[in-house]
Amino acid sequence: MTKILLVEDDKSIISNLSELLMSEGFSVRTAVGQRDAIASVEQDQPDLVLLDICLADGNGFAVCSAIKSVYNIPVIFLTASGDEYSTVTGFDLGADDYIPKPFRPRELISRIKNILRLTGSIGAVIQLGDITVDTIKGTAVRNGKDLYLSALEYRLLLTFINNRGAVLSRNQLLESIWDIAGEFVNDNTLTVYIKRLRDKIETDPQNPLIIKTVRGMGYKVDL
Amino acid sequence: MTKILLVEDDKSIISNLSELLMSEGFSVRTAVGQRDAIASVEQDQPDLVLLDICLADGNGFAVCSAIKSVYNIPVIFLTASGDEYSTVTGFDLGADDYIPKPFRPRELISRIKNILRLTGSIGAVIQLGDITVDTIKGTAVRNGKDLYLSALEYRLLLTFINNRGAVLSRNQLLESIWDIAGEFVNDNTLTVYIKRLRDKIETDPQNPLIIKTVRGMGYKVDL
DNA sequence: GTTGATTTTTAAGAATTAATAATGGGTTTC
DNA sequence: GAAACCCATTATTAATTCTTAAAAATCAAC
Repeated sequence: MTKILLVEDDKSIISNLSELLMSEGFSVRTAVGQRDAIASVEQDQPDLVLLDICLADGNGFAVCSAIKSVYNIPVIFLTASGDEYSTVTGFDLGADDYIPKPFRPRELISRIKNILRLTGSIGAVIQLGDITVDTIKGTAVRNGKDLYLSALEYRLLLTFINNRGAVLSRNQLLESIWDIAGEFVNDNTLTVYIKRLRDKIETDPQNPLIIKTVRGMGYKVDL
Repeated sequence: MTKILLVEDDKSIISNLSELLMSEGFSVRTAVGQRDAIASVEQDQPDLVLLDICLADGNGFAVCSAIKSVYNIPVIFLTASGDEYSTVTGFDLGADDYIPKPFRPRELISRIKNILRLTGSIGAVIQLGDITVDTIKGTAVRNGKDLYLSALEYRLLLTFINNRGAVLSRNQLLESIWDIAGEFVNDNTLTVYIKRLRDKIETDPQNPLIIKTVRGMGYKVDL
């Protein structure tokens, strides 16, 4: 889930904007001051920062500089100071977009998604229980720790994700992953990989919660 | 020199804008209609396209789609249709920015440079661990000392930088660097270059921290 | 409970993939 | 024209993954 940090001191904007962002599937944190903002960046590692210039305890420009000097996180200014000078200053400090208030909701969302696309932060991220699969990074992660799936284990997991909820027969899985036409692999190979995958992604591999066995039919992931 | 294609049918705007862009060191080509625009893209391979929506012979949206479906060239809409619907449509078609007319010159320049930076089309100084890559000078430096990357090593590194975090398959890398259509390079050539690059940029080439191997999938830089 | 079928687990050799070292051809530079 | 450098390739070595087979465990039906 894409995390957005909203740095803003106007409470009504905070609540409106949070709602808008969450309705688009973003997870939102807020910060009202400089200190607050920087602490939140360090702690939460957001995927994008929406930043007002007028903050209670100082200037939003400083926050942008501070973030950009250390992290690679995209920053979008969202502010009432829509004059040309401020805009240019914002970009000079490394901002990725600059949107004047009052903003237009759908445009704001478009611009956020656009910047996420341009900065490559928009990994196709899929949540599976406490496992996070990122199809761009090619990783499966739990609690921030990479599970180091092998190529075939990873493809197997992706097949389950793409058919979430459906029971997949052994043959379907074999065809989908070992798709060399005509060439047959030992049927047990699949079984072995199911085990290996379970050993890596299940909290308790003996009682699998993610990959369930449907006796006589196949396997399914239903989460 | 960065080449900009200006697609616009108002002559006074063309002349003003051309002058502005050239004063900033860009080289400018112009096109007045759809046909014209697409032909120019194919022929000149500009680094960025500034695109009006209202064209003499049709719609600028179509031009954007046409460009984006084939090339990776950044497109900025620059148009009098500043309404929210058009803006969102523009972004949906893959535009990289959308600037309403009348535009403010300095802001326009900032936005152009910003998009060039985001798409990696322009020089920038990028930090990668303790390596500093300067795409203006074309150098990679550690502790003030040039690492003297060869042309191919440097291109390889740039490909990783432009896709930071993503797993790049061997084929993707081969296509991106040895892009002679149809011509194939020995697959192992890539492996050798990975090693050479690592030997130069990694502090401990045996335990690479910058370029990570993802067995069965490819390589990635995630820092 | 016993039986037969299905699934899980284990372990080890085969195969694949990547890393390293070394070679020769071609180009530029002095 | 020699030296230095870069590029592509081959051959060799190292490491991990994949596949298989066989034993153990589980389940369903009688």
